[in-house]
Amino acid sequence: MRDLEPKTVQQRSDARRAQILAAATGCFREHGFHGASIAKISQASGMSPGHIYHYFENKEAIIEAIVAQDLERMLTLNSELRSASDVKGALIERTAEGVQGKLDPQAAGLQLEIIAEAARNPRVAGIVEAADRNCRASLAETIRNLRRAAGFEDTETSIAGMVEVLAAMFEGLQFRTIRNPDIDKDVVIDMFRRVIHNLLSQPPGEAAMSPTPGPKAR
Amino acid sequence: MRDLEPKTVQQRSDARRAQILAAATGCFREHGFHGASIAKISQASGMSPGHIYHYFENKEAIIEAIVAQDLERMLTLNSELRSASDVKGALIERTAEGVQGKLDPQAAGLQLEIIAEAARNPRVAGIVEAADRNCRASLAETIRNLRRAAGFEDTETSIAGMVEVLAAMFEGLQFRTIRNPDIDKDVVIDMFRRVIHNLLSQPPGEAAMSPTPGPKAR
DNA sequence: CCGACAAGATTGAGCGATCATTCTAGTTTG
DNA sequence: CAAACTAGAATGATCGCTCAATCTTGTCGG
Repeated sequence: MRDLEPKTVQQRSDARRAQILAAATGCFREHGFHGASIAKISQASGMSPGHIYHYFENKEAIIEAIVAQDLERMLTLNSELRSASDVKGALIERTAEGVQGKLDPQAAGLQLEIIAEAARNPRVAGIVEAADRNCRASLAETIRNLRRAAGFEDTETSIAGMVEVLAAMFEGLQFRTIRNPDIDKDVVIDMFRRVIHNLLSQPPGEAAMSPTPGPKAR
Repeated sequence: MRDLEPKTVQQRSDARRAQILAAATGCFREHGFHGASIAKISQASGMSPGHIYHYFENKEAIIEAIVAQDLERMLTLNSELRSASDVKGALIERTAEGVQGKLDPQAAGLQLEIIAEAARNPRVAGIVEAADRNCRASLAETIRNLRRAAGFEDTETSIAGMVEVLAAMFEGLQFRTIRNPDIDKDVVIDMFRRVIHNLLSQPPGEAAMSPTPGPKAR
């Protein structure tokens, strides 16, 4: 059928969807994906349970939409960093807000929920892995340029390793903020800056340091 | 062949409890804390649903027992490290198995589940936080001795920062192994060794590097 | 050595609540 | 007035959990 008032209808529908997603995000944060019921979500979004099924096929579709929405937000943040003029400066400077963001217990709770769900739900895992591939590629490109500008010649493997370490550090903070709510943000930011600086200024390594003198790992 | 039958009532009861916990661990890994039903757990443990309530007051008690069991295992691993003669060597050497362990998707899945539950369940949060305080204290003591032996004088704040960074790195790997199942373990181990070495050999810093005044990368 | 018996151990049907989802009937809108 | 929209009751499944009944085990009077 034709769109006689495409703007209005589309906008209304989009607004409803967003309304549901916002309410669902809160419920999922509070009770987890499986602990949050459609009844609770409908109550939080101020509409009837049946109505939610007008906009989402089922509960899993809501979960997937939230996961996709959250990861897309991450991707845009990522591309912002890439477009900075002084990339290394931006990286160091952004460390503070990156750490702050990951240490927010609310955000961390939802992230934990998403990754835990990805660990057992193949569809969610697919979404998460695709977004992560994208992020890794972007960060790898950033680091590659940075290192080349500093006169280093790295293998792709080595750059991938740096990407993983950086990612692990920041994502690990979301673990930390749950395990230790009294964490001292400032000293963590300071330590992160040093570690990141050292990591990115490190000469490309052969075998690096091996614990016991011997052949390096495969 | 037949198992040796436990003699005392206590042993039989303990065996039953362990049996339930083992089955529940598998179910929780597969479906999450809220997705795994008592019916599934009873089926996996080969006993009736009603019987489970002979050994655990309710479902949450099972969750708490698993959390406590898992964290206690971590604490013993931790104390093992402390008792090594060459602590720094042990730290670097143990990096490999530490990374390997955190990259196991099965173990990571359960960890994620536990922390996600801790983010919304105060009782579980209490268990997790207590265990983490213990771990942090142990690791801080190790690092303090290490740095003192190397002639550095650090503040307690600074040492706490190092502990948090180390913890975040390793725990972050449990995120990474879900987000990127094809992660290259060897290069990550190598990068971890360098980062840890640098972190522990770093001179104690005042303001370290500030973001805005532009010191060039040397 | 035996058979009665107390004391757990164990079962599984069943309870009310709640789950995700569907249906119907009423309202709004163009 | 027809079509889109909406609310909330209805549905059947499943949830955590209870409990009366049954089975196992070990003890002890005879």
